[in-house]
Amino acid sequence: MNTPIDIGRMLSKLPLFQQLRDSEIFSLTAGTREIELAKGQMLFQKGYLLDGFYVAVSGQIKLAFSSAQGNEKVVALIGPGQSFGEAITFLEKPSPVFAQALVDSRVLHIAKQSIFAAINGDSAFACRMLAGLSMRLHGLVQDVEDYSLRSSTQRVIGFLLQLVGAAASGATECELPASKHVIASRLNLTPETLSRILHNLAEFGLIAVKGKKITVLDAEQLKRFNP
Amino acid sequence: MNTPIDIGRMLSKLPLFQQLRDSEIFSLTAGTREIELAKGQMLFQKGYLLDGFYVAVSGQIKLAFSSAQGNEKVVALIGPGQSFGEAITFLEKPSPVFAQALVDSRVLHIAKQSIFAAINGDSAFACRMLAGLSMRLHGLVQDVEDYSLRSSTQRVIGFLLQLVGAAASGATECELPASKHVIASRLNLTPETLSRILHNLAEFGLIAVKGKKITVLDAEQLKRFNP
DNA sequence: AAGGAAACTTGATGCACGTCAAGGTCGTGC
DNA sequence: GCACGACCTTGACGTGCATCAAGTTTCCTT
Repeated sequence: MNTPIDIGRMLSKLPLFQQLRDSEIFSLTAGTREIELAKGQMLFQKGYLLDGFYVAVSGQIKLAFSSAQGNEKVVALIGPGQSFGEAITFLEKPSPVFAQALVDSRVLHIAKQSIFAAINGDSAFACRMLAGLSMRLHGLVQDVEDYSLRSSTQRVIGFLLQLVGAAASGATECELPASKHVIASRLNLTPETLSRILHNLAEFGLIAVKGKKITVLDAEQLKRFNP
Repeated sequence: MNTPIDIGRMLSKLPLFQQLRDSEIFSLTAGTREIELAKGQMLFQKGYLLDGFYVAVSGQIKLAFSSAQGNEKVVALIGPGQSFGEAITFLEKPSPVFAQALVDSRVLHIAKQSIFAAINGDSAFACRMLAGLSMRLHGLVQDVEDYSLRSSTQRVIGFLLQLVGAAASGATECELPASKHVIASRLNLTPETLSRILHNLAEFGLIAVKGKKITVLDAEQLKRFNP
């Protein structure tokens, strides 16, 4: 069984809470509960109202929406240490996305009122929340830019480069953080198209694909690659 | 010439600042300056660092980015009372978009330090900033959803319905808030396509177009219209 | 190890939307 | 009033990516 002490320790490791005093962490702990999710399990549906936000501890969560025709679009992939749901918590509006565990996962739920208390007690915490939301916004604007004025190949390349980090121009191996189906959706394309693009890039000698392992052979050239 | 008193009055009318005390408004005023923009004038370029954010007082500002190939994409249209640039102010990152006046406009620039002071003095203000950013995020998620799983016709319909508001099913006239070129870009399509779609909807008897004036003849049927 | 279901690949085909090019319409200045 | 330019419309055409339909591989189950 997990004790409140565990939760306190986990909270204090999160970027968002790292600089809080022990007493503040303690009061946050009171409003926090741990949730275990099995692979494929829904955390919340589209349209739900949240009374607090979440932080992933382990596993992987996908945020997505699905259209009337049943096809779904992945908006974000959440890994350990990342939070989600802040915006709708503050807005008190129904969530535009649903959250589902891609693998067995553990998340923390932090009650809205605990957050408000922390904001009241510590304006630096408020600033950190603001910075967190700003980063999220920044990322979404980036997504919109990608979707609207880059080709599918360019989006895949951007994704790969981000995956290997700002590494040097040598060969770098990395592993896809999820199934190709999920990655494709995140990049706003079909699995078929992603498959073809990867095949293509491999043909040009820019990358090597072996299952989920992808080796970027020449980052510089990949950056410059223009279909 | 505009005196500080004018600025104070304008600030206190903005949603973001409405509940601040007079003394707080006064200290914000000190960090605020007014900027006049001629039609077509740039407020800031893509890549700029902002030392504060903006609030439109009159006129209309477009936020957009442009690709290497020169075509540009409108992310948001800012009208009087709306603020923009908060996120990059908090993040201290280069702006992913540029801001340009579509008509002669006046905006206020509120210095970062004044905002931080206000957050420190009033946690309710911090919450309002958080809510503001959350709303922005919500809107962007909505945009991403529209772009990725709705057809161009559906996007235009959504735009028109939003324009006439949640009005009853009768005929409602409204005016496009900008040139069709700008609207098209905001909806992520070319002017040609927008033109064709409007023509199409008119042919089906759902709307009537006369220059910038558009009359939604049957909102209910328009909602249900499926190409 | 064998079987089966996911996940992935590959090819053939289609269509929504962009692109290019040629008018048309409106407003604005001389 | 006329002429010029900005904005918009209309048509013909091209294409990037989705869709549909088989395979093939991977991996999980028993």
